[in-house]
Amino acid sequence: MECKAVKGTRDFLPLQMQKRNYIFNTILNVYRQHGFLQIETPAMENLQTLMGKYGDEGDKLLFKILDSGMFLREEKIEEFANHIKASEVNKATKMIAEKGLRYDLTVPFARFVVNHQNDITFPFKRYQIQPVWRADRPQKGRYREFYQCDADIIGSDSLMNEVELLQIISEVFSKLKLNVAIKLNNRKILSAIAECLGKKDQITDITVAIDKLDKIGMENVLKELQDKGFSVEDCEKIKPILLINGTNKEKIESLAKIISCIEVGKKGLEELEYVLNKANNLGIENIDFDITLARGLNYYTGAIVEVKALDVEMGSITGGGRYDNLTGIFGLPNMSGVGISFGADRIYDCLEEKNLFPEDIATTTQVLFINFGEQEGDYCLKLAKQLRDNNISCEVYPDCAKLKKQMKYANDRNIPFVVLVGESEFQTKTPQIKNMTTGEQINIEEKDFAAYFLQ
RNA sequence: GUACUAUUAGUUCAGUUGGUUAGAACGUCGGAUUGUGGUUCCGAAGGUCGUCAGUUCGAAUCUGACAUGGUACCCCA
Repeated sequence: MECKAVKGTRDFLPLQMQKRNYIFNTILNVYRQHGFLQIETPAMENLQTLMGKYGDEGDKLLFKILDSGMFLREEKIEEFANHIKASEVNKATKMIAEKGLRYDLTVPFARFVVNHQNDITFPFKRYQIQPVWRADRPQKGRYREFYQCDADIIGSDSLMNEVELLQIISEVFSKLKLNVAIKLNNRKILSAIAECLGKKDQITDITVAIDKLDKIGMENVLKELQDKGFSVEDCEKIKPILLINGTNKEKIESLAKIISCIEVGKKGLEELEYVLNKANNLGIENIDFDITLARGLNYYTGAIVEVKALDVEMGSITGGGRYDNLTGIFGLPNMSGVGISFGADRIYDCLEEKNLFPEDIATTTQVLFINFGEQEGDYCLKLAKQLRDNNISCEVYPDCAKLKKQMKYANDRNIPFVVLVGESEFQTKTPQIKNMTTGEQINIEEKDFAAYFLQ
């Protein structure tokens, strides 16, 4: 029988879970320190909720859930077949699937806010750590099931929120000891550039193309724009914008000369400058204004941010931005929000590559009691309770197995201390403690037992 | 959707122009050592060589199709 995990999904061994929880705990502790509240939403949403929020390509990457029961009535079979023949996959799937697995946590959150608007207090700061699913071809740093760790502030258009999220990003990666570059841009600036060219409605084409500047170079970006119907003159106008470099301040000044004549451009630059200044005042230095940062999600309207690990071949490990009207689609207009999302699985891969997990990550149980028989075992159970009452995790080996086997168990489990209570220790009530790292062994009075582990 | 690459023991891999009974390391289990793990020594178990078809006296090895994994493009972020 074929039995393995679905393509692009993975099992996690206990050691991997320790490492994953280290990441999750680091992130959620920072979130909590900033006053964010946890929520969860279901793995599946109505397709109606998900479709059309991530662009055409995004719709293709949605996992759809086949309706239960007799999902295709006889009289509908021909209609269904016709859609298939015409390659109208969307129309065909609509007939047999009404649910899908969530693609990210932001869109379900928007639905959540609309549904529960009377139960939450705005500005609402929520965090959410849950898996999402994308029917992508897996490759390095790309999975079909992966965890996002989102934090959003909705119901406030203050730029202080952007600053706080940058602070969170900075705190998390400093705690994880991962060197990163934070890239910042603003959708309003990109809109202004499009408007400058008189191509307001082609902003997506522009952003998709210039986003690739790093990867494919200036020549190919311009070529791609021309393929999309931009003229040589348009390209000549874009070129100097893409060539702008220097410090953040210099870049803002250079760009201001070109786009501040456009209202939205001026606004975008002001926002960007404000956020950069406030972040710098908080000691966050590693933020770069990156004109080519676009991010594909269509719902962003203001700040956009992306984080990449330095010296690791890996796509973005954190992303986010401001969306002014995401809840509007679900019937609650004028609700601005801004959020970020840490990609836990990619962060895991970076930490693994850089060897940045703490050394004691494999240690879970602190103390193992060796089992020498029934009466010694009973005595160990009492000692174990004493340790647990002192918040020390420990376990008693369940069988009176060979000592070698029990010791090996402690060793394999990375348990730092072993307690041996054989016949003589039992008689004298002086448990023997062995330090598995140094090999040292000492006998200790029962009354001093728990205290030994508390130093 | 396109391309490249791989698939042999639990894992990582070797396997000569196609030629007898397919090997190693690590891991597992047992023993040396019935109160001491991690080191050492000895031993054992473990494989339908991804599947199907073809070429051949003979296929892990050559050919084809399919399946699965990985990588890159597209795309996503």
